[in-house]
Amino acid sequence: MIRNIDIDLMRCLVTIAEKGSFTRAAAALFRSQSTISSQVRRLEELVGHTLLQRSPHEVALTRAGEDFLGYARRIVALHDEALDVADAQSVSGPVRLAVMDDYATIVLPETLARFVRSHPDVELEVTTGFTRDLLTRLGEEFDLVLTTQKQGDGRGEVLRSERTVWACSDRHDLSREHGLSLEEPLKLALLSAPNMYREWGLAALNAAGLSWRILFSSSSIGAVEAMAASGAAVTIVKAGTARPGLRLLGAADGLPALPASEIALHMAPGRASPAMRALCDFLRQALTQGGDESSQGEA
Amino acid sequence: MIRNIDIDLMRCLVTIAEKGSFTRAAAALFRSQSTISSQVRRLEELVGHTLLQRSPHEVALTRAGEDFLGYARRIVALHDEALDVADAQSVSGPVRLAVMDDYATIVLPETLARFVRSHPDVELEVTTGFTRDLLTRLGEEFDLVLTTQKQGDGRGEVLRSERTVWACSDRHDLSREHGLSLEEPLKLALLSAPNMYREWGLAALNAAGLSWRILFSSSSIGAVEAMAASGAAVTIVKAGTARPGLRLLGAADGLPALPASEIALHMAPGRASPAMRALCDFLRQALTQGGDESSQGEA
DNA sequence: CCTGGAAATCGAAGAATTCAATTTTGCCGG
DNA sequence: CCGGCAAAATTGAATTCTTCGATTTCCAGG
Repeated sequence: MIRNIDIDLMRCLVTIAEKGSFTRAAAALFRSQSTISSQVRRLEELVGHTLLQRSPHEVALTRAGEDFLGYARRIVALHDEALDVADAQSVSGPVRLAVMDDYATIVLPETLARFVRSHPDVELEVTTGFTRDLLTRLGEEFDLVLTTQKQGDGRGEVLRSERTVWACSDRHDLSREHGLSLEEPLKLALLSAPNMYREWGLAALNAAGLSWRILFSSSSIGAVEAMAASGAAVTIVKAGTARPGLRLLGAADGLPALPASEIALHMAPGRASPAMRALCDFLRQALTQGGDESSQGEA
Repeated sequence: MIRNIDIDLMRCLVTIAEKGSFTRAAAALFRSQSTISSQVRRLEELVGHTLLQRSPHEVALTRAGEDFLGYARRIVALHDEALDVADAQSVSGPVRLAVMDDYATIVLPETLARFVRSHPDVELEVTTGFTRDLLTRLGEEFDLVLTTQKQGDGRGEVLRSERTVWACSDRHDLSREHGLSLEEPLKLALLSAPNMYREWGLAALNAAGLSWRILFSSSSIGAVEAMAASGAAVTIVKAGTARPGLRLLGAADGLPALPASEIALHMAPGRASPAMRALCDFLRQALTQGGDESSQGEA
């Protein structure tokens, strides 16, 4: 006859292996200890092997237990993923998201594509703009706003820290071509004012007593980065969003340090729709694990 | 709360998708139709979507059903594999297998390695030899014998058909170097007499009126094939076991056709031990699907 | 308008699961 | 050598789930 080993028995084994004890697994699964005990016995009967070597002090997996646990983990993970996918399909309605330029064009496209694929009934509208504009329209035009702000700003939910760094073309020599010789001013390509990074950069240069000259100014991040990548000027980028062709500059390159940035998610006050919550979860997961650069070394 | 969707519900969906009807799925799963119906209802409640579009004439998957079915299939497959692995671990005891030379050295090593890995408590003893010796010792020295025999022999359980073909080095030109010019005799490398392929080959050449000369004779398949691969002579191989370096010759090359071979499994009469049965199943699966050459064209 | 095949529904019987309480187990400190 | 203790096993009863046969509903085709 066909044996069907229920998911809860597998999950039971997986949880015991994680927690290292029947009692703690019971707590984690909101079951009594006796239930866990009998589930293990049932599982072992069905599998036909002792899976766990019990003693009052520790629970150890047997050989067969190791093997079966591998399958159980994969099965439980697939099961949970299947339910996530099913749940995602039932979320519907509009969400209006506003994102600052660089994330909208560099980091998020793929993530947002995955989101709309897995949430077929959500109508997602994305607007691109600058942090200071976007936040004022939160709650009216936008349900969710993703911004860059100075580390420690306090507003919104911080999803990720990013180092803010100077960058130039990876094919050119900084000191020779942009003159870090104190003789010639540093040539810069920056976003048009008013812009936070522009202000940080100029302030830092002034504080360090370096001379500079703005060679290129644009409201398009793409244009600014392309200019820097061409080797004509130095710019400022988030470490995590730098495109190929740009070399990130560290302290060794002689440029002043810049304040750290953080990526924050701002929700419209009031009741969040399921679609909003789903998008929040999605962004949180994508950005939180993605690449927190705050604790890493130079590139 | 954690939803655990039992394997039997998933298997139910998988079976319905296969059979295309609740009633047929019920029969396949040894359940009543009402049970299937309520399982589907429960599954749909847990998943939160209608999965099947029912009508008295056909059952169709919804979008959500398609998606979930993909997971269900994978989960059920993993589940069944896990049980297979667990079952394999409990098979124990000795098995004595005898295999003809070429399969023992070319086809089976990997298969047998997988077998012992998945059946850690089986003691497998493999003997290599020639078909005619091995069969006489079946039941005494051997529990299982794998042989090559002429197609249609009738003994044993046929696992696979193999074309029997002439072969020479893939870097040499047959007609020039081994003289298929009717002037010079065909140079041969064959297994030592008595050997079935040797007899087939010489008989076929004689029948075709071709002259031949045995250049090399050995009881080692490896030595014979190496000799052929070196370009010094032509030999006879099973199409499925030819090593790289050998070119299989077809009718176009001017050599006479050889009888087809079949690979057959012979079991010692009497009660088969679980270990024997496990090995039989394993060989059957490995060889049956492997590469039946009987219906394919020239190589 | 009936009919047939297929799914849904219903109610009852039975099986399986859960839990709290209790017992057993093996180790540790005194 | 002997409690004590923490953890797993067992027990038994209550509850919940599952299954099944019987019956009903549904729809397409004759």
